[in-house]
Formats: sequence, C-alpha cells, structure tokens
Amino acid sequence: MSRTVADRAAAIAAVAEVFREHGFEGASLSAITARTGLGKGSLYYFFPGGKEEMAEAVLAEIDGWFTRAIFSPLRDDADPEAAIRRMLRETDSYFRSGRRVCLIGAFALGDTRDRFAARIAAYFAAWRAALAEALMRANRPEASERAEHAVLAIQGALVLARALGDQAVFVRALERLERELLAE
Amino acid sequence: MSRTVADRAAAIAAVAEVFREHGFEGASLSAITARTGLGKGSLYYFFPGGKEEMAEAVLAEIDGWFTRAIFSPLRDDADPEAAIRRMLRETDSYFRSGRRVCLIGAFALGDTRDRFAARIAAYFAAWRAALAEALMRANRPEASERAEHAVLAIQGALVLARALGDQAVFVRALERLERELLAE
DNA sequence: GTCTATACAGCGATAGAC
DNA sequence: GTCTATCGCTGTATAGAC
Repeated sequence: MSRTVADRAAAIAAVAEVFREHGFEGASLSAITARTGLGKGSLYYFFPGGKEEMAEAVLAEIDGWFTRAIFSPLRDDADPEAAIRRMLRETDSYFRSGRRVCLIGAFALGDTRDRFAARIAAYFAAWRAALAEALMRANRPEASERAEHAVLAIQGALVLARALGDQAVFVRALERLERELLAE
Repeated sequence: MSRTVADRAAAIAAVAEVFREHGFEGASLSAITARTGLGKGSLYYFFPGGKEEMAEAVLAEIDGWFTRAIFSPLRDDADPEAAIRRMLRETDSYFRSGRRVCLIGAFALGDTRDRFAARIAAYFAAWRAALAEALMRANRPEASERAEHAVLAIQGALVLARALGDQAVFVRALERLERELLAE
C-alpha cells in the first residue's frame, strides 16, 4: 500500500496544507499530487471542478472545524468565560503558536478574495458574532467592539509573527487578548 | 506620446499596484506590461533581474516612503504625540481607509516571505521600533508593548476589512488605536 | 479509483531589429 | 530605449487504459 491518502477527507487535509504554504495561485497541481500522493486522475475524480473545487472544499472544512471547536462553544457554552478561554487555547494550538498561517486571512488579501468572497466573509463574521455573543453573556461592556478587535488582532498577530519570523509576537498577542477580553 | 510610463520611478509605482492586486505569483508579466504600458523588452531593460528585481524595487520604494512619512517623524519630531497622530492619519490615507492592502503584509503570508524575508522583517521592525521610541519620548508606559500591538492591529484591520468588504472596520481600528496609544 | 500520456495555453525570460 | 518574435518550461485540465 503505497498510497498516501485514502479518501476525499484525507485529501482535503493534505490539499489544505499546500494552499496554506503556497497560496491559491502558487499551489500547483504537481505540488498537490506530491503532497496527497494522488495522481492527477484521482484528484480530478475527487474534485471534478479542479483547483477551485479543491479550495471550496478546504474552506468548508476549515469553517466546519472552527464552528465545532470555537464558534459553537462561544455561542452555547453555559460558561461563556470558559468558552473564551477555550477559544484562545484552541487558536494558539490551531495556528501552532504563530508558525502556521491563516489560510482564509491569506486568501482575503489576494486575488482569491473575489473568487471566494462569500466563504471568507462568512468565516470572519461568524467568529466576530460568536465572540460578541459570549462577551454579552459574560456581561462585558462593549462586546461588539471587543470582539471585532480580538478577531482582527489575531489576524494581525499572524501577519507580524510571520513577517518578523518570531512566534513570540503571536503568543504575546493572545495573552494580551485574554486580559482585554475578560476585563470588567 | 502614447507611452504610459516615462521612467523607472514611474514604472515602479505601476508595478507596485499590480503586485498589490495580484500578489507576486499572480502578477504576470503581461499584466505588468498592460499596467505600465511598457513592452517586455523595456521592462527587462529597467529590471534586468526580472520579476524578482521588480519586487525588490517595489519593496524598497514602499520602505522609503514609510521611512520619510512616518518612521522618521516618530523618531525625530520634537512633538512625539503629534508624530503619532500623523502616523495614524498617513496610515489611513496610504491604505485608503482600508480599501488598499498592505503589499508587505501580503508578501509575509505567502511563499514570497522567504524570498524577501530581510526586507519584510526590516519594514515591520522599523515601524515597531519607531513607534516605541515616540511613545517613550511621550512618556507613555509599556511603550514596546503598545507599539507592537498597534502595528499588528493595523495589519489585522486590513485583513478583516478586506475579508468583510467593510472599510469601516479599518477606520474603527485606527480610532481605537489613537485612544489606546495616547492613553496615559 | 488510479494511473500515464497528452493537449494546449500561459508563464518568465531572451534575442535582435529598429 | 522600445518593440516583436520566439524559446523552453510549467501550468491546468482531459482522455483513456487498466
């Protein structure tokens, strides 16, 4: 069994890493075949729509993960403060303390924004709304403002950490956010 | 005179917009010839090193602009508070209140980071250091922390504003920064 | 389902006339 | 300095055998 990837779900995860590292334009089909271990034929069998469909699938998968791990708890957890702390913990772990880039944020900056505008906007709007909801439930003032600022700070921290090659920037930003978000 | 671009300096400005809109990989030579009005021959006459040299020139030009308009005043202006306000004003205007993307930030997220790592890191480090210097001269506490947070928040605001297609996000972020930076 | 072979368009870059 | 023509390569995508 020399196959690297067994099914569509595993293929999506592999493709996601290629997009994350090279962006949409930069992710060549040959890079994708190399990473997934699938030939072009198999790739087009799973994703008849080509690269565009692969990117759609990747965005949907990321959105699903964040919804389950972060957005839903922020909206529904009986303890909103705990959900906020969980958000920060999961965010740190998902982005590998700043070593990993946000694919959706990167897509937002490039040509890709127009192509996937709806998905990109929905992801960030959902994050901001869920966090605002948790802050309101936790009786913190200026919930919307704090939520928007937190989402934006996470994206900025990823940019700056990568630009400076210093993941400590990201870790510091999350620590600051914990203080700011939960302050009375 | 059907020429669009008369000299190297004007060519750099035109090329910068193409990189800003399409990224490094996405900026095809034919898009660049279209925007500059120069044929490939002329382009390679100005930039013998091809796309890589064009990008170098663009990064240097942006770095120079920020140094003159923002970083130097932050370091040297006799009134550091005025320099900080000027930074926020120039930042708003440079990024067209969030409609324009930060080319250097976008480069930092992609494959391009490794290629231009030194320039990218230098730009952000200079901004952070100059702002910290101004905050210290203005006797504000936690100057380094505030400066890092401000630089990161500007980048994040650009990402989020573009992702949501809502420049108000960027404007709000700058207003918040003015309050936070200048608070005693 | 997976592979190899291939089509063909577009890429970055160069040559050389003007 | 600027242009057009062209090179060689890689890109996405498809066809068809297995």
